[in-house]
Amino acid sequence: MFKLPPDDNSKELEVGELYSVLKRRGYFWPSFEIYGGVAGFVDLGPLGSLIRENIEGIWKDKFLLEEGFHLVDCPSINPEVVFAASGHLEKFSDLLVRCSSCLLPFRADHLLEDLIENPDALGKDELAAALKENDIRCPECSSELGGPEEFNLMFSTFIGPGKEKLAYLRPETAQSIFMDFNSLYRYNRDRMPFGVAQIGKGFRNEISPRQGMLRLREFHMAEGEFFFDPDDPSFKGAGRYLDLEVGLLASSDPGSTIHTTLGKATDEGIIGSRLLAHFLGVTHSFATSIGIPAGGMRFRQHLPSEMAHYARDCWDLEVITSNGWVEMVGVADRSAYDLNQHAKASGVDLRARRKFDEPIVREISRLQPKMKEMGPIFRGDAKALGEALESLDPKNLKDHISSREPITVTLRGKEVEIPSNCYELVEGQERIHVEPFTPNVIEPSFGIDRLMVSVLEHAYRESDTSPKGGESEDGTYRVLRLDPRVAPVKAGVFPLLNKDDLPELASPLNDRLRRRGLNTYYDVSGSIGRRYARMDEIGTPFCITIDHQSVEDGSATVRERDSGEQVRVPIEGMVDLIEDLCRGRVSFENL
RNA sequence: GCGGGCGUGGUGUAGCCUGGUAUCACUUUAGCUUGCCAAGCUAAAAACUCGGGUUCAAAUCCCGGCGCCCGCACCA
Repeated sequence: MFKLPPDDNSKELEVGELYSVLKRRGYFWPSFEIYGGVAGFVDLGPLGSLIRENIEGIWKDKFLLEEGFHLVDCPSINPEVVFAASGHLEKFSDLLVRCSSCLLPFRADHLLEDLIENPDALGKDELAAALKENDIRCPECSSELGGPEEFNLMFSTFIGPGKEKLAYLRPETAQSIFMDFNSLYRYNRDRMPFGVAQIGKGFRNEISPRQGMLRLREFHMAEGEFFFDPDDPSFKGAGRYLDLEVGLLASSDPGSTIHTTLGKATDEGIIGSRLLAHFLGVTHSFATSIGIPAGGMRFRQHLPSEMAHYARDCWDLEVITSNGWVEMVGVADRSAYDLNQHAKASGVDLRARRKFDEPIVREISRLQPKMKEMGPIFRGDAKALGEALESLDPKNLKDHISSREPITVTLRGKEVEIPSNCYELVEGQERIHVEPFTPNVIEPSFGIDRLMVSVLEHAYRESDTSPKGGESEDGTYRVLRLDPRVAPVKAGVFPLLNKDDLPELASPLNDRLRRRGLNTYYDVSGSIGRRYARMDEIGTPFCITIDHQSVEDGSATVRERDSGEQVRVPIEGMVDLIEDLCRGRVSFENL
């Protein structure tokens, strides 16, 4: 259990209470509930869908508008080759062995860890043999173990009729961006560096998902892939976050949180690069703007043992929740791993070109085979012999060349003499303008559902009374202090009484607000206090009340959620005012 | 997947041992009322996790499935 912020009069959080409110008020609930439900799946209700869109909108503002990333949208179903190349087929799947008597499952490679080197790399049959050789038995009851069975965390399916074309639901959205690298590089007009973003769903067939929204089998993710030249890691906006103070848990000292600025942490080598630090800054800034308090988050560096197969370095943004510190975002240094893997598997060149300001002048000296002479002599071997000749270093053969002696090369274990009329020495200068290289990648990867519940948990307050001292029925007054940009409903619109021409004034105002794109909630039922309470509970930041004075002078009151304070303003400018309040252009206190 | 616990209106519950179709509160809806923070009155809607067995009769007893929670294991 946690309590944030530590100041106000809110009670210690009853998270169970919060989740029942969220379910009741339409944020989210278990999927397939009428059939008993399936763990690891949730439905976002009307309010949950809206808050998710709002959070993703703020994410887009951050990554597309501020950081200049390009947005793409790619399929969730990918053919098998994709994950064979990415390594997910092998690394994302565990070989399990099950005890024949107590039926407990174990990771086969873990059982062999101390006995043989790198058991992780063994195939299914090799593992079975190794288990037998070392006479491994069930660690629990010492009975015999069954043969290893594969368990892959990816959902599989088939493309088209028949069962030939095996496919998987993507466990991350990143792979599409790597496969599309050439098109995206061209789109960016062959310039480096650049970032690409994607928001979509990921799927992981977790063995046993628990903890509700924190480990789902189908989840929303927002990922960015920033491609850069490892020899020139400069980028726009460097320095934007150097002075940002953050909490860091470095893998060298996982026990203690360091509080320092991103700039200092980079200078001291705690964070590996400016670029990595920059994206920690972007991540931090995003999390803050959706309502996670700075005091409730920290960055934790992965230990070498927990690193994903593709990562060279990884920092997680962790947020304190009712489940303790939970990973929300992974900022990983994927090096050139993925592009190299896809290039190798597909045979397609996935490299960028580095342009030199000044062409590089290189002294060259090599043996150039004369194929015209070699062809008639060596026939079918001519090409291979020519290549062998080219690969030789002329420096070691100076004497042969100057005395025009034959040169001996080895082909398929046989020594072959190549006469001097079949080659010539090429010497001189070569001017190089571009050089191909495989870009490196920094990947910030966001778990949207987790962030959503964290935002809700951190926004939740319970107190004994409403802001103005009104008694609630069960002694607990519940408020979601959501940022107006995140809140699914921006304003409640209430006629104080359901008569005396008040609805006739309130309803058109409600229509005008909605036409401006502001999601409102029009409510005439119950006492005014009850209606405020309903809005507070779902996090609506403002309530507009039309009363008798409104009929007389065209004014209405606007109530702010957290303070309960009201101001009276002209109905005429109400739509602009609410819009400005929700976008943070004006603050309620200054009205 | 294993072990343990649990499963009653939207929510929280009573009833289960000792079989006779369900308690209470909140919520919701409609009307009245109500001149700014869950007020009141009247009415209404709404549940026994599923399947099988025992029995005249099952929320209740028995068996099984499913789901949830906790622990173990798993968690790129």
